[in-house]
Amino acid sequence: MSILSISEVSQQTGLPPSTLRYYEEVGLVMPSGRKGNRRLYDDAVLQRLALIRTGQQAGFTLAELKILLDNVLGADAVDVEWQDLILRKLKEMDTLLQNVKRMKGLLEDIMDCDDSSLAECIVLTGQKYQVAPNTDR
Amino acid sequence: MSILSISEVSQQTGLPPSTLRYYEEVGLVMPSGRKGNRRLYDDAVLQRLALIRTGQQAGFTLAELKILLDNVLGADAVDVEWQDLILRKLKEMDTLLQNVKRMKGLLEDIMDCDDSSLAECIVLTGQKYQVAPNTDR
DNA sequence: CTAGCAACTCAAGTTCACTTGAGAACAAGG
DNA sequence: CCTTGTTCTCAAGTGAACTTGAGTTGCTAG
Repeated sequence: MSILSISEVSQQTGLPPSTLRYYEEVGLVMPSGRKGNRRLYDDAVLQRLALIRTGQQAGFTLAELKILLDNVLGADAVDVEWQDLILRKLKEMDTLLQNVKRMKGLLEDIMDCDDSSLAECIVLTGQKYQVAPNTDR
Repeated sequence: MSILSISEVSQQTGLPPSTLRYYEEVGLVMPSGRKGNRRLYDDAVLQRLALIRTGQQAGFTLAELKILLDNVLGADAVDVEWQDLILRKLKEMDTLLQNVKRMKGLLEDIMDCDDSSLAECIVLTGQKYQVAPNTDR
């Protein structure tokens, strides 16, 4: 378990120091201590930051990730928002999964269009995706 | 092929009129005409808006969707950004798919935690997701 | 000790995707 | 014609997630 400066964390995660300070400001990621006024991070922070990135890309807000992480990794006070959040997010992940697959399919179909007859192919491909509108939300 | 007022489109899509006007402003969705100064939409706009919603949730920006739609559905000038965009987005869809699956798995594991031993279970579940940090991006 | 460089704080600015509000302009029914 | 309701424009505001910049502090090497 080694200890890292802000620039080391920055290097290993690809996140700029400003982002790390910002995450601290919103309570997502805390340095394990300070030397003078400089932040020192426990290397466990790397895992936490990895999960944050994954979650964020999957459509979690930073506020949601904070709740998640405070409960899963902190495991002190399991609060009430907790259950609701998990269930809501599970549903979201399912529709997101479907939508991502849909878009991936669309892109793949487009890629399969023959360069010679691109115009027509694209028109056809486009029509294939004229799905009914989502009424939810 | 019927013609719709802005409030009808709003009702059928769940998008507020302000959003429809905004989409027009950024060139994403145009009314097919006007009666006086009031927008009239061809009902094909519903499909277009459905695709926009799907794409947006899949992580496309409105600017990207504009390029996509201008080329796929418009099919006049297939521009250069086009190929790059498609390829880049295909990759993004793949990593997004993985990340969404990861988060879904995490949430499911958490749901499976027995209420009695919630604390320990959560700790274990948390540990399971201590994956190596993403170095890309 | 002192120069230099990394890190710090705090306020303000940025981008994306919209929303809100004020005031004007129709369109249709009575 | 008048009222009511919808829609219009245009400018400004919002929230999320950061970034930028100015000015300050403080390890560390020579």
